[in-house]
Amino acid sequence: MNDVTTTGQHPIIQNELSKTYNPKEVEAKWYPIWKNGKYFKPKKGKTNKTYSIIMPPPNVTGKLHMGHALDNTLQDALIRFKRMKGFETLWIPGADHAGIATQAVVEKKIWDEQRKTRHQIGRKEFLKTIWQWKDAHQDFIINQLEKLGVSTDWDYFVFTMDPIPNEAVRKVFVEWYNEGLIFQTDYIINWDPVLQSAISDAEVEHKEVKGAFHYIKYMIKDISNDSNINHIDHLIIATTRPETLLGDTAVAVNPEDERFKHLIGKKVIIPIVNREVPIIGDNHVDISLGTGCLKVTPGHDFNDFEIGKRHNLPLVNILERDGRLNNIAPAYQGLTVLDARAKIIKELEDQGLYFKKEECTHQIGHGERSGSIVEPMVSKQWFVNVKKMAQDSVSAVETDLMRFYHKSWENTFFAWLKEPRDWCISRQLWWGHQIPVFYCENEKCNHLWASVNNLEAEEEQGCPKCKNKKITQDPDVLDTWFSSGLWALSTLGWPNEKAMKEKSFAKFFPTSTLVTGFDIIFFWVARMMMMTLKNTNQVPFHHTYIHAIVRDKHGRKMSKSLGNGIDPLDIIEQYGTDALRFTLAAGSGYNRYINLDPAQTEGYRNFINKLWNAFRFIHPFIKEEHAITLDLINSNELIHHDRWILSELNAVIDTCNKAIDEYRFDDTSLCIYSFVYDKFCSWYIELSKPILYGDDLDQKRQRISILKYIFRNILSLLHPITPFITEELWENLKEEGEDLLIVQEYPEANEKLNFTYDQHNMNKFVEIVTAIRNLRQSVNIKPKDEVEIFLFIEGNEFKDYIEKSSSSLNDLAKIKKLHSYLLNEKSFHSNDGSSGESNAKSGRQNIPAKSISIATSNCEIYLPLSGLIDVDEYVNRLKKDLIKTETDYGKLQAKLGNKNFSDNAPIEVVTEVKEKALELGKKLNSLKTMLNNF
RNA sequence: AGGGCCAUAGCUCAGUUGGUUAGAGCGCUACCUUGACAUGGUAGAGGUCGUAAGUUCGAGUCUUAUUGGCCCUACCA
Repeated sequence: MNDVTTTGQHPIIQNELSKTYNPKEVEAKWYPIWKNGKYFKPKKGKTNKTYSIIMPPPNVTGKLHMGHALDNTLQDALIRFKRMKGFETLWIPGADHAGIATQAVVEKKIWDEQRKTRHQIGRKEFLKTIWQWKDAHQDFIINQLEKLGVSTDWDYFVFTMDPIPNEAVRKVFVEWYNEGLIFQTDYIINWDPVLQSAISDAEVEHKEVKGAFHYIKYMIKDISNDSNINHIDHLIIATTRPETLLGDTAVAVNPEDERFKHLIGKKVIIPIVNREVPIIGDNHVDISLGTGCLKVTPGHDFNDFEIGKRHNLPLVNILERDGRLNNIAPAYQGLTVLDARAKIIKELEDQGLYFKKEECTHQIGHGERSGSIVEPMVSKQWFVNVKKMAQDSVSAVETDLMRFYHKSWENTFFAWLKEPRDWCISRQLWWGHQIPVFYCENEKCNHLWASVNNLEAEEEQGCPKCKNKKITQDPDVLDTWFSSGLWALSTLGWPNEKAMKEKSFAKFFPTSTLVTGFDIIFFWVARMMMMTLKNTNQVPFHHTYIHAIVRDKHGRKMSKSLGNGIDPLDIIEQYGTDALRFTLAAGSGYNRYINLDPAQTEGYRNFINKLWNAFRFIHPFIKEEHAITLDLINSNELIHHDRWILSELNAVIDTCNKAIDEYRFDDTSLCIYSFVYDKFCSWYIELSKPILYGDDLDQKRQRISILKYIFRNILSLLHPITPFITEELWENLKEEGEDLLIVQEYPEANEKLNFTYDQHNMNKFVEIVTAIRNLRQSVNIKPKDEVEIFLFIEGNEFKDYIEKSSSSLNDLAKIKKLHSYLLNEKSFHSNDGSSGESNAKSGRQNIPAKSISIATSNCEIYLPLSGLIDVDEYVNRLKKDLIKTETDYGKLQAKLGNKNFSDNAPIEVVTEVKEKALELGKKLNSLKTMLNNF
């Protein structure tokens, strides 16, 4: 014990901590310590259970955007939480080759630098360039992820075109090909003329576009020879795409249509190309729509393709791969679709075959990536029949083998899978997994087969049928989602047994949780589900947490064209990673969107700073005095404030544990937030000051111990969300020999630490302090000026409590002299609270003559006034409070008076309402008394 | 056209199976530099829950209709 403390004077403590928290230094410091210290690697924990997540692999050449920041913050929070809970955790990072996107970027780069297309450069050289580009950029995205603090095991890093995923892709393709699930067929697909590739249905966006119906005359052949009752010699057909008439191979009418059914079997002459095509009857034609006649272009329309199949119509292709017209009609060759359309209309007008035009708006498919109008075209493509896999995926979710959070997302999942279509998996790109199908070049053989081997090996072996050595491989590559669909397997080494063993496949598969956005439920979640179930009969993961999509603060999509994108790295630069992570976590529950406003992050940065300063406050005391070990549950030393804060902490611990397990990151974050601000800083620290600055050393040591205990718990609770500052502060609070916070145990609630009596009293105490402050402000008493206060307290027990707390009360409400009296309960039941008799009983004869007052549900408070003060504002407040209380009281009384209510409502509810009504009744009486006194 | 979602304070959102006086953050107003913190403190103003009807003792919560917004699927020749 030193002299300075015993005199009650606080020694001047050298304060080495800055007044505001500096995230940059701290963040830069901790990531390497965790990473190099192997803290991210799986380690057996106390539960003996595992917890694993596969990271949705970002595009290898991409840049971290807000979606990544959100996705990875939440995954990291889960991983850190489970790690602290004693699970053996594994978070697998990776990167995606992102076929179309990456190829497009590199193609553009080559064009900008060399004015060469990929075809001019050649496939081999082009791929070499992309690989170089990939190698140069991979670290970029990894570094950005590290800035976020992701605790992934980097040794597990996988790129989608690494050997193991390649092996998985080939194995699956070959197996499914041999099973007949993968097949090649002529099919009408969405052709993106800019990408010059087929794209899947899901990659097509329908947008409303202005267009026109063009009504065109198709002359009927040899009509004169017919005894035609209606004397029809032509059909008028409406179309939005006149240029496709070059590819017409029939005209269809509904077989029930009285106007036209007699014409079925006759022929019409297509204008311009003068081709004769049949008139056919097909139910697809809607009698009431358009003119009731439909031109059939099986090569360039999805419905017409189906009609063509039904009627065995020939296919005529009119387009080149670049979307320009081919040589079907030499006069139009090389024209764009739009130019050809204009020219055809002109020509039809000249020939008198153009009937009329009608403006309209209609939906046109656009390529999601290129933005260009998609042309339906027929070509040979590879497909997967997913029917069975889709059904199995649906039942896996229906039987809860995999559960969506929130459950309503399963509707989206089902919407796709309950009516599955064949999945077009070939893409006319170069960057990706080349389709492992080989063709024998011997014209007499023409055999094709699938093999897991590469071209060189196949050439060596020769064609399996004719042994010819001249072999080519299918030039197309697989849809990126084909390899992504195998991600849950290939990241853990599947199907290579050696790799599976090294990566502990058996231990970590199936994975625990998938965290992703709703926009890829079909693209990715469904495909992983289908492909994993098919290959292993197991689900890829047990939970899918669908997080929100980040928007700007007005709810608009972040986009380049709007220029409203928020760069996570800018936010980190400005406010720190922890503040960004807290913002994202606090905005993540089961919501669809997060409308991100940097002002919010600023608010959470302030919270982080608050934590820092709370620490700055308690730290010197902890350094000065050794904390003592306390038996929290059995200690007689605890005072009511300690029991109160311990109970509150306990409640927060309970909420946090439950909320994270249910992916309610918002609840978790906000309950710690309010605990730190509204309980710990505003009250417990304030209440502790007199003790810490006082000279009762035992009391002081005890208080320091509890402050430390609470603060350590706060750090643990916050660590999954704000890892950096918590680790930094832990460094200063941990005991000798304790490891880093990242591997400490997450707090667990303890029922024995719930002291409801103390919570109850503390709440009332807070109510009284607030009421006195309110009174003071209503008459503009300066914060520093101390006042005299008269309290009339309900019940001896509570009166004792308040009297014991009087020094705290005086301190917090700046009271120089406190008078307390018992408020006789009987007076509450008197209708006239102001009667002399009740006043005597309730001690009200002691009410200061000239005073203002306020009531809480358990206490009447009087503040005597000296001098002339305008009390209007105060009286108004009192009246307002009275009106509000009367209204509420009236409502409760009406409810209680309603026999139906007391008969039907649960007893707890009735009791609660009764208690509340009683409290309000007391307050009402007090308010009336006070107003009468004026 | 079919299906789904949403509508709560100026803004962004919570609000569990219907049950006390509908909450939070930001913003706003007034006062205050007090020895953790002005990235602070204290107090306060502000919603009757899009609209209408219904079920119920009781509706922000359930039903129906309606208005407005969003999304998805299909597609209009």
